[in-house]
Amino acid sequence: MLTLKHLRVIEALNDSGSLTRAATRLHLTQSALSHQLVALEAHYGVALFERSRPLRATPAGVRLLALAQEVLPKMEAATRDLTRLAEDNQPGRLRIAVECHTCYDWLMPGMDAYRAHWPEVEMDLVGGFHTDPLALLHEDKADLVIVSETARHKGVTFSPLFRYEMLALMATGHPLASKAYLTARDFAHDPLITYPAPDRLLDVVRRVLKPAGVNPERRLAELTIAIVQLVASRKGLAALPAWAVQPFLERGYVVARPIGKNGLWSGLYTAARDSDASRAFHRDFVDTLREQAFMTLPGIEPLGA
Amino acid sequence: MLTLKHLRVIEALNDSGSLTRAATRLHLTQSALSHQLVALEAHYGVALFERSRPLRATPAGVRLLALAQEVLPKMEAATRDLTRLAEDNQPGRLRIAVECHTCYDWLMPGMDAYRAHWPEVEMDLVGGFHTDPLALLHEDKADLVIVSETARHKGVTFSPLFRYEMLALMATGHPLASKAYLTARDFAHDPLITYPAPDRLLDVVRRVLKPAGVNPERRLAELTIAIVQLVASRKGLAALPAWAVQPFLERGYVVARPIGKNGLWSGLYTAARDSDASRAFHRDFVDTLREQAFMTLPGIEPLGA
DNA sequence: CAATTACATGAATTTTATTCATACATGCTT
DNA sequence: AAGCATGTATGAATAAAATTCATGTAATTG
Repeated sequence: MLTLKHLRVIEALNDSGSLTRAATRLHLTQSALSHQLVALEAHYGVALFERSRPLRATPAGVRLLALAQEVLPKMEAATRDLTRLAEDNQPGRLRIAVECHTCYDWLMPGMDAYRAHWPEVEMDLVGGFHTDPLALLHEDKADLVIVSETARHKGVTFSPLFRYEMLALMATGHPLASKAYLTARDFAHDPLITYPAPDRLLDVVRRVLKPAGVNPERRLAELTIAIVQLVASRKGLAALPAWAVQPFLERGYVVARPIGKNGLWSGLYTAARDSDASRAFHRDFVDTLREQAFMTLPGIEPLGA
Repeated sequence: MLTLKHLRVIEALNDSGSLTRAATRLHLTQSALSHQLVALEAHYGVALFERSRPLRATPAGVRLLALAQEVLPKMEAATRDLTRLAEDNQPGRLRIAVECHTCYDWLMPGMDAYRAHWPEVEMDLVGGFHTDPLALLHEDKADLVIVSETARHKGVTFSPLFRYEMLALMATGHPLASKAYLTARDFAHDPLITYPAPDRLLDVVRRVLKPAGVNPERRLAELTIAIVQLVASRKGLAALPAWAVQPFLERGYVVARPIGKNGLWSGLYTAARDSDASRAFHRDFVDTLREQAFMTLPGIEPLGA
């Protein structure tokens, strides 16, 4: 009666603290999870979670959580071994190209985690920034690129990683801090501090400022910490991923506000040649990246196909 | 895609060496198992068993077997803990009464295995033999009795353990050893050596000799080894469970033959008061007994409800 | 080389899981 | 306190998956 599916549900419930969030994470409806949980609890005659917010595991829930943490990794390791036994053991190679500056924050831990499972796969980072990263796939200069848009493209498979919110950053006590969220024209009067990247890759510019015809003075900085520093010293505004600025917000260095009423959300995807994307070591890399991101980055959300 | 069910199937296949036997052991049809195995192998693109007789695990099969042996005990331990958390922790008691002499052979190891899982359950053997063991349940002198027949009985739950073959034992070189199997009249001319138990409990007498009106001279012995000794010294014939005589046959001390064309098969069951039989520690005792028996006794078969 | 035994397979059936459409509960805002 | 917003529960409908049934096919044995 107790199945692996149940263990995954329990893990997701504990991580996310809510049926609804756990459901989206597992690509199921809230209803499905509710049925499952109720059925499991009824079968053993024991409550697994207190229906509080957030959900809290009972002793029985904790017991199953421990089981899940023991058993699920073993299952995954075994299926990996199985796919390895199945494939013609030609070793894999992953030359990875990255479009966005902040991506290194989570890419490095992801690559480390992956290396533990697939030591035989040779990983490389393709240096520099590129005008057309997808071309790298066709030119066989990269095997996997991380991009912020999915355009159907012959011979290329895209896989969603996650979506995240871009927040507007300003100095503490900045007049705009009194607003609940910023709009395009709020950016008109302060310099905008960005990475040295083409506008095409700067979501605020491309999706908010340019459509509104707002074109503030610009200032460049290479590193996230440098951008935050400049904002804190009242040199201008910036827009950065929520996860990247989280630590600075907690220490009160700067203030962040959503961009637009519903916030400005961006997605990240991997792209790979079809022939590579279907291979197990490739798929597992994407899965590992996604999992690692959800474990370490606060405030990110699942991203549908 | 890989589920616990698959792991159980793979374990059963490896133990039994055949889809058909594994299927009966799992209370499924051969067809169901074939579908499962084929689907699993197709999904990972790898063979798990060579279709030889007996079935032999491939490297991939061995890998999953290792997984099963790691994971399944953990699952069982967790469900036990769950039922313990569920029940009002009144400690259980198991006073066990046994009808058949040879039962101690497998009962003791079974009790040992059970003690490891349920240390808090107090186990006792109710000594001596009893004319009506079921009465012990009503008189509250025993909590579980092991019997060879199931009669519906108000307030008593029977659970099947296994079935086994009774073999006729004779000295090496005995004239009857030339027959493929023995019939009732073959017993007429030699003394019959039995345990000191009422005829009702001696399956050969009750189900073969008495119906045929055959009534040989009798001789008694307390211990299995003593019975075998007497048979070997040409003092008479005996009928004992196949599993009990297996070691003596292997060493050539005596010879065994089936009784009747299809053999003489007996079943064993547990009986307990309904109120007890539904409790987790009780059900788990019966499961442990059954499992232990199948692990240690050669030639026994599953027994339907 | 039958006869037997065991595995595979397609279609039908049963069982189980999931969704859909709501109802119900809880907390927050005005 | 009424009205939203958010989150969980539930019954019925639907979809998906597992199992059986009824065979066919392959391997094994006397």
